[in-house]
Amino acid sequence: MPYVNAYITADDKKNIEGIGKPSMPPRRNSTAGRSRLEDVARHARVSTMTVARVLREPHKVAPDTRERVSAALDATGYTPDLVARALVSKRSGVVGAIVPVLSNSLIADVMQGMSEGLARDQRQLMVGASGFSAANEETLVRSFLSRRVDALYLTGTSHTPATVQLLRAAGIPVVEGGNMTDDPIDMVAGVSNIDAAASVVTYLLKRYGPEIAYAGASPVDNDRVRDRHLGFRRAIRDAGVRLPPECEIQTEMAMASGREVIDKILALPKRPRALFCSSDVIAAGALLECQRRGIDVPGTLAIAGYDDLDFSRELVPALTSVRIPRYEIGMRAAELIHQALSGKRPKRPVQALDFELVIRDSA
Amino acid sequence: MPYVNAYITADDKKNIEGIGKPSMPPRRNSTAGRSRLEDVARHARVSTMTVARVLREPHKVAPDTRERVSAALDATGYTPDLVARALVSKRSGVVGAIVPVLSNSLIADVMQGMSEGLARDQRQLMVGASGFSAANEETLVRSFLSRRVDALYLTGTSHTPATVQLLRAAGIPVVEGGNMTDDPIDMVAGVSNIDAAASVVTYLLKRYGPEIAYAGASPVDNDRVRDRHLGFRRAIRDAGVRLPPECEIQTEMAMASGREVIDKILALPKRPRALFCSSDVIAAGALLECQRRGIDVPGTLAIAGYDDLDFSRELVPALTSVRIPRYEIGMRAAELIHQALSGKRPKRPVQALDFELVIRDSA
DNA sequence: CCGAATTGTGTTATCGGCACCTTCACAGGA
DNA sequence: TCCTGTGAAGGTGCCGATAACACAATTCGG
Repeated sequence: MPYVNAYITADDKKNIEGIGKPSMPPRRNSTAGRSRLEDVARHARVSTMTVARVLREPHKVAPDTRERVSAALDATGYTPDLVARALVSKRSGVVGAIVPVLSNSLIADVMQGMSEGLARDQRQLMVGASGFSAANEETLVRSFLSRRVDALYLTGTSHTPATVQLLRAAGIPVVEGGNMTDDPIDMVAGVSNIDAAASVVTYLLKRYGPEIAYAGASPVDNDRVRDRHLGFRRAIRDAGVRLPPECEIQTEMAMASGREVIDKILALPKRPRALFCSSDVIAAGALLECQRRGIDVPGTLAIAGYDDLDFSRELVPALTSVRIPRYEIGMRAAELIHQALSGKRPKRPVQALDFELVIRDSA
Repeated sequence: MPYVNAYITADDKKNIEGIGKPSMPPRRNSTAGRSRLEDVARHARVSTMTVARVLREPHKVAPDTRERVSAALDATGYTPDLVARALVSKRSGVVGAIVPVLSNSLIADVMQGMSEGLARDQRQLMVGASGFSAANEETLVRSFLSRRVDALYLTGTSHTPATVQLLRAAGIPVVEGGNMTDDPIDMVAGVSNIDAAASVVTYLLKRYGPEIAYAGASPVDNDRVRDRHLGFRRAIRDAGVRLPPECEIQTEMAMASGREVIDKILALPKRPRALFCSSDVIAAGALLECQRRGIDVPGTLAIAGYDDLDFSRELVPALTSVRIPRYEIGMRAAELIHQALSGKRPKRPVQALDFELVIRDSA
């Protein structure tokens, strides 16, 4: 043994510390066949550090050693333990995303984009569903922070004060997605729901006149829907139109709401010429209900939605809507996170993506 | 100092080991404001163990001490480090789910169910998108195993041999979801796509006769679609019908495929009376294309889909389909995982859920 | 041909919790 | 008075990996 260490060796220490202690069981081996760095090291007759280097910075290891270690890695079927790595390196490689529900086409597309964006840098996506509750969101934020996610994605821009405080204190990159705000927690990727909604409504007003109605889901803890409603109102106001409150219908975010919406519209004293819905889901429901009742769209009632879902262009008549770059929002969020974690604070941490008014046959 | 330890103390050890070593910097403090158990302990003037006890078994701590520790916990804003906990306890509390894509209504619903099911036991869901590639799936399995997930959910029942071997060796609970198989890796929650498809097709044959066609997405690395196709063929065979291969159309899984499908059907020498599609998405596309072309459904062509998506019942005519308990598949998967992780191997690790033939106006 | 720089590898101390064990104070029985 | 049991709190080592450093061997400049 040519190498002699001047310091006290591990064995010596064991003896010193082991005074009066019962001896350790030699090996626990609870996890079936899962080999550790040390097993590989023993197999290749090197230290654990050398194995770790082969895995993460192979150029720093001599070719023949590297060879031997690689063989040992194969032989033992080693799987690196990213939990341990995360503990010491303070980087988990996991990004959390908190969404209202996963079973929503818009959100699912955003998650798909994010998942792909994160995968490029070997990061994984952990998701939590808050069920449109800001309180649940807060709980999830706590949980994710405990899990030491490297960054967080939040849906929307309105959160409890405690959530905001937690995130500020945590000091990790945070992306709020799907909407715009002047005062982000950290970064934003989304479109202005107010502007987008206003643009449809302005179009409707110009083409069909001031007799217009709104149907939308509940805005509670949902700033996207709230802002679409605000956009509707802004466009109305800007056009100098005054509307009675019954022209603003609150309903469920479901296709089946179409019936209810059309019922209410037919019951209005002044029959609207046009209808703007906070989502294509509701708009499609209304359109199909009109079809069932033989109401001509857009002849009798023009209908426009929001979000340009897959089926919107296929409906007869095809639905007028606003295209939101759903997938891209997720991708941008991943990119912002990547930049932030790479040390470079993104130059433009507020990414306002473009929406597109898609005029089809229904309005 | 009343307390004297018979063993060599930490300080002594430092001195022994520290011979010739430069002294440590007193504190690193890289992570902003994140307090550790030790910080809380110092604040409350107790040991870390006492703090840990207050967190996990408070009854073992004297009330006044507990009080003091609680105050310290609040004051320091302590967040438990689940990464460290995972390392020592060998339980990460994370379950991985590998899906083809997130932006698919069926899958999104399953994930929603799973997410809710897991949340009940404080577990988190980590998702990965394989993009309908078994090779990517294998990569994701490796990655998730490295992250030490407690259990895994896989979409479908066909995987690479290496994937199966990895999972068997890992010894963690695995749920394959969304389809049925006789030979699961570990557990299954789903419906038999073969039986479900066969049931629709048998119905179509009975009602509309033997002139029938099939339109489906690519079955490559997608056993659900493959099995729906097999179900179609089984029903045909069982009815003693022989069909030319042109009656089986492969297309994209998108509404826009409707045009192509209808084109091909109209070009067939013997015009089919009924069409079965591997998904409501394709069926709806076909139905709407018929509407655009003025083809009567079901008068001229009856159309049935698979999976009973939200919009299917709203279409005019409403789409005949098979209802799959999407949300429940996810929930069941979570339950199976919960049972397996609680020590009790589930009695029925193969959960064959019921499908339901939903007959509406389109067929 | 010697000291300095470079390269390759080894050693140690954590990372933040928790399991396991020990110590201490004190109460109550012998 | 001594012993022992019990409840409350503290000490130690380790989970598996890595950063930081330490040292041996080799290369290289002058």
